[in-house]
Amino acid sequence: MLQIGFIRQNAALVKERLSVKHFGDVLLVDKVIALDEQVRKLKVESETLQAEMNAASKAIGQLMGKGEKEQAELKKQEVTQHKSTLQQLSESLNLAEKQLQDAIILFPNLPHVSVPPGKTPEENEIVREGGLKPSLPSNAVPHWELIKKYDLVDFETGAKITGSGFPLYKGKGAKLQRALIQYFLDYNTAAGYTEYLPPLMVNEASAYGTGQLPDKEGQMYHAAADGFYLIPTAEVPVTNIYRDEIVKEADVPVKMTAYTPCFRREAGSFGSDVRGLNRVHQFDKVEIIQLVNPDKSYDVLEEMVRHVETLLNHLQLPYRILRLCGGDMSFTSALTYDFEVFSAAQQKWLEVSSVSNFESFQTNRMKIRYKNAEGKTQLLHSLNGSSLALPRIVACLLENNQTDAGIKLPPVLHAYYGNAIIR
RNA sequence: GGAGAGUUGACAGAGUGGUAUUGUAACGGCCCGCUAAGCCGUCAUCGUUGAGUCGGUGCAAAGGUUCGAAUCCUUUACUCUCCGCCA
Repeated sequence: MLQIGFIRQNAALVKERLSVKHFGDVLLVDKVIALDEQVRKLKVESETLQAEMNAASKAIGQLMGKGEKEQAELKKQEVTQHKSTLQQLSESLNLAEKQLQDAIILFPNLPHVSVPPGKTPEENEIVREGGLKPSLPSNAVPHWELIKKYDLVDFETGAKITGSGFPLYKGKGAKLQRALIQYFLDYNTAAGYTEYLPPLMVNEASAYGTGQLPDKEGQMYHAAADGFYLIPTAEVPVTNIYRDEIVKEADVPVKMTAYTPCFRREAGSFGSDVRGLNRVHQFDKVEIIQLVNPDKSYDVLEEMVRHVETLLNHLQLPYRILRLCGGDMSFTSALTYDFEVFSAAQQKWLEVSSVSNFESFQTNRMKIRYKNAEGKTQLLHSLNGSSLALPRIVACLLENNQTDAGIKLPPVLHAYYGNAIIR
């Protein structure tokens, strides 16, 4: 959520930045400023009246104490009269505040100055590429065939148990998942992230805090009887650990990592995008999250990008890093880097990580603050990134490393998987 | 699922109808050869003012009673203890 004080003082800038994100309703800025003015005006009126009433009430107490009952009765009547005026005033105030709140919530986060102005995924900026694209033998096949060949995942039975998009990992496939999760967590904790294993369902306040509500409601599975949402990413429960907290400055930066399954309805997806492991409703992901001093958040973003990049290098996968354009960024982000790995058999780039700086957009909703050097409470900045999402990593590992003898795993995974090759 | 106790500022912890006491930590200042101690101020949040001005709100949340509610009443959430059920 944008901060009203900032909007008030930087109306022109806010409009200009919103246009980079292709936010249609620029006039909403003016509307919000007008509503804010109205709210503050009504506040002054109602507070002045309340001050009078408080003073009168206090006087009543004193008069009663002195035994001057008649005087006290007069004062009582005075207060009673004010009361109905106040009632009306506070009704208009509440209405105006609600309208203001409802309007502010519609604003996406403002994009950082380095965000390219484009609208579609094609206009994302390629920052750099790394790793080597393999030259596959002529009989190379996509991962969904390799999965069958080595009996790693049973999509049909997963569909029987639940529905399509709920993979049933099996035997070597299940062990590979566990190996990757363990490796990613070890790699993250070695870099100073504290490991968490959070609840997989969250309440409404948490979903609102990270911005899934109200913007992405349709993307989450909802357990209506209890009002809980299945998490679409570990970002939601983990960032909310610090909701409504004032963090000690000594504890900043807060660095957290968590493995969780992620649940996404992915309504509207179809075609080759959803083949095999390309897009599923339940998948495993290891996430990194940081809460940092506002002055440092862009340095930390670069640090997190390098962290993920190193991981991909260790996995020996060809990758590229994209800086997302305004139109392709998420509602809550100020700057996002996407990581894609090259799936050699599909000849396709697949997104495996998204690293974002949310600045104070999430922390303002969650009231995650710290006391700065002057002893003043201030919002922290929040960042997160996948490190890493498993299914597409698995797809690429299988496809890019296929040989007649089996799937050759990168050395970092040998000990975790317990073998150098999947046969 | 049942019963009881509880929820007060960053933390600790008083306050049973008259407008949130005190301590600790933190921050700023004074003092000081240095350190410690001590002293003064700030220390939930919002509005307002030329201003360190003035005021509002705030005691888990929402509603109610009252001139006045942390305090009384109702509902809800959460925590703890015991019982029940259970991996």
